[in-house]
Amino acid sequence: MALFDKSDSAQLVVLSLLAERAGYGYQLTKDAAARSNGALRLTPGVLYPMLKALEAEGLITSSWEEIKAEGSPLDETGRRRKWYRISPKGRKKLEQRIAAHRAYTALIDTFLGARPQGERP
Amino acid sequence: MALFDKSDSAQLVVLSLLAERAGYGYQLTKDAAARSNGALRLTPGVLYPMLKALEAEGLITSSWEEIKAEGSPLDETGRRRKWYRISPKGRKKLEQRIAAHRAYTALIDTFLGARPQGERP
DNA sequence: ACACATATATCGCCCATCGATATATTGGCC
DNA sequence: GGCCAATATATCGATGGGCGATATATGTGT
Repeated sequence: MALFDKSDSAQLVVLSLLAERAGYGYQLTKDAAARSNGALRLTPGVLYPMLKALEAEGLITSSWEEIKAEGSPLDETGRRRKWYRISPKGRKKLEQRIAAHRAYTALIDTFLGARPQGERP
Repeated sequence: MALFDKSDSAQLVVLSLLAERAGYGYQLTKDAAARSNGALRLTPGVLYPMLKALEAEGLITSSWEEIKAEGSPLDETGRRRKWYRISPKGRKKLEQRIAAHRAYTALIDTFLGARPQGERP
């Protein structure tokens, strides 16, 4: 609602996940879903444009890496995955974003916190 | 992001304010700003369409009332204010919205909470 | 052979947000 | 009197971005 700062939750989640460990797109969609019992649906249409934007901002970096078959380390399938890593700049930004997010939810809570306790004007 | 449910903060704030006491538009913009040190800017372009929508949903009701001059109760200026009151349905909805909002922020926090093993707050 | 899962990526429709704008009255100030 | 800010409510349309639909390619299971 831009009253304050959207502090975009989707980005927050992705940066947080990447702050824990490097990951690739498809994995992130699964992780987000799994860790939220399906509540957080990070769809391709949302995720990939976002990763692109985050990289353009220098908050994350990417690199293609081979997928090696389970049992046979020599088996190069030629398939690749694009791994994403958070950058130092990204970590700093994440801290800021988290702080902004907490400030924002705290602010909203000050309005919710003043609960009614029956009254009629 | 619609990952989950936006649980629109602006509506949350307005419904909460009206749950405390009845109010009129201009007052709500001032209240929101005052109670947030200017952080929450509930502009006319945001507020009035929202009040209209809330009323259409039956969550609030409205009524025009005369503005009486301070010292002279007989002084009818002819000016009017539109007062808004939350409806029972609105209160119910507010409760639901608050619950949804708390669930949502809690969910986001599970991602933020899993901070990289290390630093202590 | 077929369906589904893995994996990445783009495009553009839809529509909600909100800045700009309009209108009217009152109060203060010089 | 003249002017500007504050009070008070309201509409509208462009801007932009979220995300569903879609495309592409390989792997795996039956």
